[in-house]
Amino acid sequence: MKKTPTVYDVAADAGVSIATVSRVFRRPDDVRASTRETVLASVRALGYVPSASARGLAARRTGVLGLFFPDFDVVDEGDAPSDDLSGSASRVEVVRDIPDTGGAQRADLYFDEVLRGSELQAWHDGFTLMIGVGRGSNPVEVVTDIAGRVDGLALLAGSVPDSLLEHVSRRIPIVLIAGARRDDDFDHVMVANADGMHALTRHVVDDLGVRDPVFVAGPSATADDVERHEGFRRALAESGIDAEALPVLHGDFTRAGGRRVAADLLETLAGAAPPRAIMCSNDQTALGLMEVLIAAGVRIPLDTIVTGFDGIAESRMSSPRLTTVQQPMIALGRAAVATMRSRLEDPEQPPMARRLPVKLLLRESSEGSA
Amino acid sequence: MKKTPTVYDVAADAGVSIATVSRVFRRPDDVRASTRETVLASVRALGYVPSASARGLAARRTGVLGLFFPDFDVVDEGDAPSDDLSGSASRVEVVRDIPDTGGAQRADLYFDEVLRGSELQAWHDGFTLMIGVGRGSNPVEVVTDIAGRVDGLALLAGSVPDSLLEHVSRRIPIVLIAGARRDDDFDHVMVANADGMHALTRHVVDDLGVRDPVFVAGPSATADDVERHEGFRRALAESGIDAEALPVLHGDFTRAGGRRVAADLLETLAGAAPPRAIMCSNDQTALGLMEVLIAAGVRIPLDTIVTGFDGIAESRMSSPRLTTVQQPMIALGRAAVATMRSRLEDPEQPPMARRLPVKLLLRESSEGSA
DNA sequence: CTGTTCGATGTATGCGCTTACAGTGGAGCC
DNA sequence: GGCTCCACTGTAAGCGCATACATCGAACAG
Repeated sequence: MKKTPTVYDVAADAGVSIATVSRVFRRPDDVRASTRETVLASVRALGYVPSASARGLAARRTGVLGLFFPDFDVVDEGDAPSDDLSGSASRVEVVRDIPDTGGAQRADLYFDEVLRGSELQAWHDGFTLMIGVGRGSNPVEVVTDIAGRVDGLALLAGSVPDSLLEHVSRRIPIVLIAGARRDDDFDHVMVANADGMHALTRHVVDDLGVRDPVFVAGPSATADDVERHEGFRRALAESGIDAEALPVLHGDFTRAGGRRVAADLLETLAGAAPPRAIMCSNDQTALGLMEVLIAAGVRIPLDTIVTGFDGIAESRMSSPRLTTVQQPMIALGRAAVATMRSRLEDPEQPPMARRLPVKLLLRESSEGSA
Repeated sequence: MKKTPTVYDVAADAGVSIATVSRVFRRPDDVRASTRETVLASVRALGYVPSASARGLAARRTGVLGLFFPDFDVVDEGDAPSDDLSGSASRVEVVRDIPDTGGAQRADLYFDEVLRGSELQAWHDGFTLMIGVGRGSNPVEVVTDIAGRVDGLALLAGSVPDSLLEHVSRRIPIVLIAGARRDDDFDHVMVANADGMHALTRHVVDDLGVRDPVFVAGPSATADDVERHEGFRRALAESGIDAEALPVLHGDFTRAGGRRVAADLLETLAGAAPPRAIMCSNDQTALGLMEVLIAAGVRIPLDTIVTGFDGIAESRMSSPRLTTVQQPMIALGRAAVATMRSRLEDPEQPPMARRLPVKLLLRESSEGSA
């Protein structure tokens, strides 16, 4: 590995100017076919690979889009960093593996899906994707680092302080994922939280005839929760029910939180009949809650109907399977990238806010399986 | 968004030279504390974010490592690319979702894990990771593109033509994942395929007393399959069994391939008793095979023992759960990144080949559940 | 008080590429 | 034959930053 070849080397080898070498890659049609072949031959002979740094600097765009997610499962899995690169260990450990009780270890299915959508769209639009995961404490470094490398950045709303957003937005366009549109100038992509919960509530009230569903809220600070709760209230109002008179429980969007809510509820009931329906602000909460209720002998949906929101994979694998509102996560990723592309093409257009439709999935936790 | 600020702007604003601004970021200790504060104040005021392109060009290193995987699930999920960014669609579709028969949609759990390990290690070593997925046809463009952006690149062995490897290796160090060490000069990280299959085979032969296990091979071109088969043969030889006399079936590492193998086998048997043990070269094959055998009334492990190799998540969720050899996928990712780091630190050291130990997971597909 | 040393900062150069702009020569035309 | 036009190629000027080297003072030893 002597010296990595550059345009100059290729130009010299092919007997042309560096401009021509550059054109062969950037605008092949502007170069005569025979010249192009000569240059490409030199490229192959020398093993030339264009430097993205130099190109990015000269062209003022990198062709990379960034995606930032806060970290969730930072668990290091007890797998120590590889520092020693010592030789081969060929001892085979034998383990009698017993069935575990399950429990999703990866809470980030949501991001996996969004990422997948982003990637598909990035490929479609000719971009490369750079993903950053908020490591532990301070997202500032990570985000700034990425911001210096990309042409545009999409982040989960609320994952970084506004000041940081303002800062990096001086350099590149920012797209916020899944946050409510506030009075900022950023572009947004989000889902129809309120409409989804509204439709689900209507189903529970009108079709299933429950006139006093209990709502389990999430962290009150999140836009997602606020919007869902609003959809819930709106649906009740339409049916002439006073939502304010109904009890509201408080989870935190985690499965553990759902368990806690259920435990508290059971304690409060002290043996009385449980509510006819419990509508949770997200799936994790609903799943944790179901776990505890079922363990306590509550029959779902016979005694109590339970619903969630998100449509994560686990919601399909519980028993009974969870009725929920499915977010279009892949579409969310696609929309985020498409929005960035659009913004890059026309930086002057007014802030965009795109809201994606959701889908109501009726399953056994809210009705008979047939 | 007027003009993105540069070092010059910051330098002017802070009343220092651009060298000082640069030092504030690169070598803060070389700058007097008071000067540093002045500069940082200007940085905040202007919203300055260093350009990675310029830095990469000047410093001749980008701080990014690349990871390339061939594509597996290119399925577009019927989810069309977002071209229109039109307004909000708030109609909620309602779907009566019936339980599906499952079937893993994502065959790339393997890569997810390796990716996770790579990311952990990259973070540990202060690198950013750029992942590339071989889209459809030609990996050449993707790989060259990435190669121009990173300081080092790790790829799944066999995923791209050797000529491409030679080409890009003129620019950056290459690490091959999971391929057999050939007579090349690349660095390698891999797992103890042969040892793992050897241990598993010994278990089947010695502990379970099966003296005529059937081997289901994978694509013959892959090093993984070759090594596993070799481990199988070695174990038999040690027990004085003539491996050559035993039948070998041929899968292709996919679940569908496993189903096909099973169907063919059942047809061949024409009602006769199935083999006492079927040892597959990977999990997907074993899972597909089990599906078909079970559907045909074969009791596993009572009539036939089935084993796999890889330890993918699905192997833990089948019934019966699959006895298999677990690859240290996270560790593989870590090792790949650690190897690149090491190579970058000392480009002159001889090629490295690191082989990671595997773990034998005994589960119900090879024995009673108690 | 002068020569030395060293920490802090400025000066100047170049990293490898893109891209306006300026040739350059041949074909087509009057 | 001279002129225009066009397709192609070369010239040259940065892009924003890192860094070797020069410079400048002040602290310090003699």
